[in-house]
Amino acid sequence: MMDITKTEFEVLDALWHQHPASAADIVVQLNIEKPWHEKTVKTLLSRLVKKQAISFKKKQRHYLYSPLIEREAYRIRESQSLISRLFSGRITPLVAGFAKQEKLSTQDIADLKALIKQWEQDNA
Amino acid sequence: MMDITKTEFEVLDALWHQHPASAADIVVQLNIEKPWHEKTVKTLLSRLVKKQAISFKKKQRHYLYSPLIEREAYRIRESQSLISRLFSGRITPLVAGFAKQEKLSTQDIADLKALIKQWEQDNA
DNA sequence: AACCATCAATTACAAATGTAATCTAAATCT
DNA sequence: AGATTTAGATTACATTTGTAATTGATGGTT
Repeated sequence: MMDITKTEFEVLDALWHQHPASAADIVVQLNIEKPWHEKTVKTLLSRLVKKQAISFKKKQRHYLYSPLIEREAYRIRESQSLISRLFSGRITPLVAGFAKQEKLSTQDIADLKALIKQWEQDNA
Repeated sequence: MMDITKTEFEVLDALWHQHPASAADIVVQLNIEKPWHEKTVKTLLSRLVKKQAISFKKKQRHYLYSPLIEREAYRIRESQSLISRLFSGRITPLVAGFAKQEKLSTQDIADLKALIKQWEQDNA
């Protein structure tokens, strides 16, 4: 699977938020955050199509784009890649790092507990 | 802070394992995994120096390199970047993804529990 | 002292990336 | 219908990245 660059990712991410979407839709959505030229966004859309990360279908004169890579699949791929490169494949040290940085909220802790409980039920 | 590319990262990672280290040391260490030409590795070392990710001191005729970016700092930066880009800044969904993918071991669960207990003590 | 081996520095060069402008064909307006 | 606008396709071009080769300097060898 081809690499998706940082700028391409922003476009894909916009498509996850809203799809199918025309190039113009995406331009509008992205311009909330990024001052990207319309031509630039269109180039990125083309490159994503070539990389088979998104697809389009014609609607009259213009295209409607949709993601081919699902957000969840992408998340999993990227998380596992990061965790294997930086943490020898173990997730706990990552969470521990967050804890040490005071980045865990009460809500996070509650969520983690729920998650653990669920895991224990499933693996009983 | 400048971006560190994938190949540069491998060199930096080798330096985290062993430093200070000469270019030759790094070449040897990297060649366990990657069939990279010595010249290539030296280019990467130079680029990392220019990016201020590593430093060197002369020892006679050759250089001894050391990381300037610490592994822990890099881990934190990268983790937070991924979590903010992909998970709206919350770590639990990442862990939940692992759980769903059956990537959590009994050991991981035990570690997480310990971590939570520690957090609760610290935040009592 | 002259030569050779070995570093690091400099240069090379194709592919990928970021950032568009130009071209072309179809739709819309007058 | 002809002119104009507009969408996507094609082309552009500087920078970064991956992957080295060449050059120049320095220390060891004969």
